[in-house]
Amino acid sequence: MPGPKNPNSEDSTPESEHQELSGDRKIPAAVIKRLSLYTRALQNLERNKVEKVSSTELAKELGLNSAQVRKDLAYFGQFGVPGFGYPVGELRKKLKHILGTDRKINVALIGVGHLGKALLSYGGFNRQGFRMRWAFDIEVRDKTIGAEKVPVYNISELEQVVRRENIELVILTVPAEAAQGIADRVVGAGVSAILNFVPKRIQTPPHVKVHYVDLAIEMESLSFYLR
Amino acid sequence: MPGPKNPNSEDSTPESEHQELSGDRKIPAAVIKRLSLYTRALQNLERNKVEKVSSTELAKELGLNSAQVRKDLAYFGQFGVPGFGYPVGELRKKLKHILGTDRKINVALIGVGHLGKALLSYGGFNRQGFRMRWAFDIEVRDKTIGAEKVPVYNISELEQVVRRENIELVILTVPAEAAQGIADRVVGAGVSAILNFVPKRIQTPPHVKVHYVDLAIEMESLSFYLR
DNA sequence: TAGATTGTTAATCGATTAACAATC
DNA sequence: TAGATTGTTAATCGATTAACAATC
Repeated sequence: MPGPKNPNSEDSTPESEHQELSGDRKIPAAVIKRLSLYTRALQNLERNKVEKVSSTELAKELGLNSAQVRKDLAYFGQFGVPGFGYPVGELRKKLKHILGTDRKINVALIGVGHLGKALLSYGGFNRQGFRMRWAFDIEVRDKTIGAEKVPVYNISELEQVVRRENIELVILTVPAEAAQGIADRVVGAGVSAILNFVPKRIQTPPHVKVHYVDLAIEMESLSFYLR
Repeated sequence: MPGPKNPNSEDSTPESEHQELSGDRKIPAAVIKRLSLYTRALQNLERNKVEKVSSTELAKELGLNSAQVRKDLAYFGQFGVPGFGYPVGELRKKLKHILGTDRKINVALIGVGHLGKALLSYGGFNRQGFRMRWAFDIEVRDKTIGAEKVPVYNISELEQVVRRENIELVILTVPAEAAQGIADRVVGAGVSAILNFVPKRIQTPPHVKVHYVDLAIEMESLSFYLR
């Protein structure tokens, strides 16, 4: 969606260390997302004791093209064996390292409204390498949220807690009017990845990566295809 | 992501009536999503009593290119006035009609696990033209969910209720193993739009449109950009 | 009329796919 | 060796952007 002129950081060229793994080519955001899909598929295969997989098999499972699978992986190195395919466990490990999900990442959620509460009690974010253990709001109605008992802090403590707890990723579920202000504050406190559920574009410096999840848009655009 | 060979319906060429609005060109799914973005921006402008807007203004607000805005709209007709721009209220109405969100659409959620419950109690899906009033699960633990008191039906009643209540869109939050089976059943009962939160591709006939929301992938791929 | 902005065509850019020599 | 599959280049496809004549 964004182009070179896009002031927003979504899909912009990130200068992260991982970019350097295999030269200094720009790695498209779509490639990174698929890397994450490959990792999941590999985990499933591993669970089923499958030890090798070809690009064709992987592609079929995920509804992709096998050349695309090979090309995506080739951004980061040579992982396969001609004539055989890819070693499942080994590739999974390497991809997890490339994605940086072979360590725990501290996550905070900001905006404990309906959606925020829902995502907190969902709990799904605590699996697979993420620690969502901090929530913030302008008003603390409940001291903790969900079965995981995530503590809710007053937004005034934002910078302090983010720095102290080494929070690296923030989930934004604040009202649209507040989004930019909060984004500025978390970025100021050192956060460089934001998952934004707010239906509003936010401006961030180039080193910050923002992903948008827009549930309303997903629904509305589906409606177009009804009958 | 999908290409012509992709057996999955995501982004495939839909044969909906709306496609014919302005000839029989294939309308890219990305265009439909942006249409939905334009509609929202127009609603905001209307609320602020703004009566006209140019493609440049709209583009800037949404982080897009103005030519893209004009081209997207041109798929569906001529809505603008050279030298002036687009009439906000009028364009909003027309886009809502094109998207099919100028009527109420009945929505059911299937799979009342953690995520399903969270989305039900979120309630956000009940605004903007959708009526999410039915939930299904293999086991009915709670009779209703959330402040909206959405009733939970046993999955055995799926086809019957879908037909009786004219449910057109389904939100899938079932376990991965169940996804394909449930998809087959709702499609069999006449549903042609699925919002799939399950981390698993599903196969559907060409007239069915599936959108994927993959929260784990969004998080994992963000992790790549951390420092 | 002069100024602004549309609708649309042509140019550019980037991503996907096909093809195949190299390799196990 | 024969068969299979990789890594990679070249071809294709599609989407984005620039440019501008037409229009208000």
